[in-house]
Amino acid sequence: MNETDGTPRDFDTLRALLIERRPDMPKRLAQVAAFAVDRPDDVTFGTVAAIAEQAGVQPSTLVRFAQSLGYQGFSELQDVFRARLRDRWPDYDERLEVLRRRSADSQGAHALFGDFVDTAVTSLIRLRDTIEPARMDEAARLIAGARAIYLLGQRRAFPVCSYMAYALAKLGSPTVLIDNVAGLGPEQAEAAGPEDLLIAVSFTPYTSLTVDVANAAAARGVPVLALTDSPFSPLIQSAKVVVEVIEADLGAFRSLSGTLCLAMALCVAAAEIRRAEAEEKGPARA
Amino acid sequence: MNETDGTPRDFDTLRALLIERRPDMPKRLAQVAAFAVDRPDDVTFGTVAAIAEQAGVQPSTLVRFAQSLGYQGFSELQDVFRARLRDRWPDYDERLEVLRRRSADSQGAHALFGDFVDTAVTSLIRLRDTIEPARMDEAARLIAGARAIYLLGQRRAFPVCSYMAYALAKLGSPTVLIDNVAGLGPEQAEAAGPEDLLIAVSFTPYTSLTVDVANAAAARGVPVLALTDSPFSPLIQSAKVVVEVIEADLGAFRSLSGTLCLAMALCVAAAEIRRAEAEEKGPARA
DNA sequence: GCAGAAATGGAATAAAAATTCCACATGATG
DNA sequence: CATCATGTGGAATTTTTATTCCATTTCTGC
Repeated sequence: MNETDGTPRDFDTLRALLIERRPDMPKRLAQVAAFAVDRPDDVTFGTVAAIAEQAGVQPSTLVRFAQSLGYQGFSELQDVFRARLRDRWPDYDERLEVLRRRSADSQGAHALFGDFVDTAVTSLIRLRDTIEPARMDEAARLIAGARAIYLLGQRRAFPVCSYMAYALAKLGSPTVLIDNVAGLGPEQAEAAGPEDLLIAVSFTPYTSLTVDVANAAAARGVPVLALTDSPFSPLIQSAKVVVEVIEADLGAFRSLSGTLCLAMALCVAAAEIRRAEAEEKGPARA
Repeated sequence: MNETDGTPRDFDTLRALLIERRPDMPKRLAQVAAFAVDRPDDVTFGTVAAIAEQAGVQPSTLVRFAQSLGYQGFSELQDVFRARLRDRWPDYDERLEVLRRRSADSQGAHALFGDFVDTAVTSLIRLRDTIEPARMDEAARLIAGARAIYLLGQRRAFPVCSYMAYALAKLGSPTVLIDNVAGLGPEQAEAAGPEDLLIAVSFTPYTSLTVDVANAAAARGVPVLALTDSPFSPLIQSAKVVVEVIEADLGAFRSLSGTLCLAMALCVAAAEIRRAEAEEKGPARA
C-alpha cells in the first residue's frame, strides 16, 4: 500500500502502527489510539462528535490525531477503518458463509469455548426469565439499608463474593470479604451486627463453613441474604431473604455467569436506592 | 423489531421487503432497490451523492426511496445497513440512559438485572465470534504442558483467577493462587520456575502488582500467559502468549462473563490435551 | 391523444459534520 | 522558578452532506 510517507492505507498496518507508537504519544492522542484499537467498529461508523464523546476527548483532538499520523483529516483516517469492513466482507451472503463455516469447522479450545458460551447464554436467559422480581427488590433494599456488607462464599461461590466485594467497594459501600484466610472465617464474620448484612453464597454441595457461619450470624441477629441454587439449601433456614439462582451446566462445570450478573445487578440497584434516599432526605443539588 | 408500521429496523427484513416490493415500484425506485440489494456495502459506506451516482439516480431519489419505505430520510435507512455490520452491539449512550431512567424509578432491580444479562450475552457472543482460535489453542497447550499453574490477578481480575484455581484444582492440576495476602504476592510467585506457567489476568487500568510480578517472573524464565483487554496492556511485553478479551460494559461495570467462559474453556481444553497425551504414551486402558 | 396523477431531475436550502483557530494549561529545560 | 515548546479544550468557521421544493417529464385510464 501507499506507505512511502508512513501513513497506512490499510487497517492492519494502521493498527500495528498505533500499537507501536502509542507509548510515545501525548496523553490524549494515546487515549484515542487505545480507543481506536479497542473499538474499531465505533470509529468506523461514528461521527466525529460521537466518537469523541465515547473516547472522552474533544472533536478537535480526533482531527489532530489523524493529522499527526499523516492523514489530511479525520475523515481520511476513517476511510481506512471503513475499507477494513468493505474488504473483509465483499457481500452479505459471503459474510454469512464465513460465520457459518467458522462455527462449524473450528475445533479444540475454540469449539469448547463456543460450547461454554452457549451454556452461559442459556443460563443467563433462563435465569432472567425465571427469577422473581419481588425477591430481587427485597434483596436490593436489604443491601441498601445495611451499614456494612459481609460477603461469605467458598470454593465455587468465592469468585462471586470477591467480585461483589470489588463492585460494592467501587460503589462506596463498606464491605468485608470473608475469605477464611488462616481459617479465620468465623472470626471475620463476628464483627457483623444487626445493622449489617451478611450475603451468603453457596451452591450444591454446600460448603459447611458457609452454612455454619451464616447460621451463627443469623442466631446473633445479623440479617442474612442467601444466594443459592435450590429450595433445599441449608442456607434457607437462617436467611431473611433468599434469591434462588439456577444455572445451566456443561459437563461437570456449572456456569457462573448468571450469578455474577445477578450479584452485579443487586449491587448497582442497592447503590441507586441509597442515592435516591439520600436525595430525598437532603437534596444537596438540583 | 419495530415493524408495526412495516418499516424494518434490521437488514434481513429490509432486504426481504425490497425483493418483495421491487416489482411494484416505479422505475427509479426499483433501480435503487436493486442496487441496494446487490451492493449493500456501497450503500453502507457511501454518501448520498456517491450512492446516487453509482446507482445512476439523483440524490433526491434516494431520499424519496427511503421515505417511501417509511423512513424519515435516507440516513435512517442507511443506519439499518450499518447496523448489519456493526452486529448491533448495544448502543452505549442509549443503554446508560435506560439504566439511569430505570433506576430513577428506584424499583428496577429486576429490570437492571435484565440489562446486565443483555450486556453479558452480547459480550459473550461477540467474544466468541472475534477471538482468535489459534491463540486459544496455544494457550491451552501452554496450560497443559506446565508443571504447576500460578494464577495472578487483582481487583476485578481476581474473581477470574479464583475461579480458575477452583476449576484447575478440580481437574487435577497443581495450582497456586497468588492472592497477595499480607502483601506476599511477589514472594508467592517466586516459587514458579521455567517448567511452570504464570497466568496473568489484568484489565484497564492495569494493577501495578500484576504487571510487576508478571515481568519479574518472565525475567526469570517463567512462561507467562496473559489474559488482557487491549493490545496496549503492559502485560504484553512479558507474555509468551496473549489472549485478548474485549468485554461489553454497562455503565461503569464491565461484564466478566466472557472472560470466565474463556478461562473455563482453556482449563478444560488443557485437561483434554493432557488426557490425550497420557493415552498416547501409555494407553492404560481401552 | 388528452386530462390527471405519479414520478423524476436538478437547483435551492437546511442541517450536520469536519476542520481550523486561538487562548489557556501543562510539562520540560536551562 | 521563569521560559519556551508542546499539548489541549472549546468556540467559530468552512465544508460537506442530506433534504426539500418545484418545474418538467412520463406514465395511466379514458
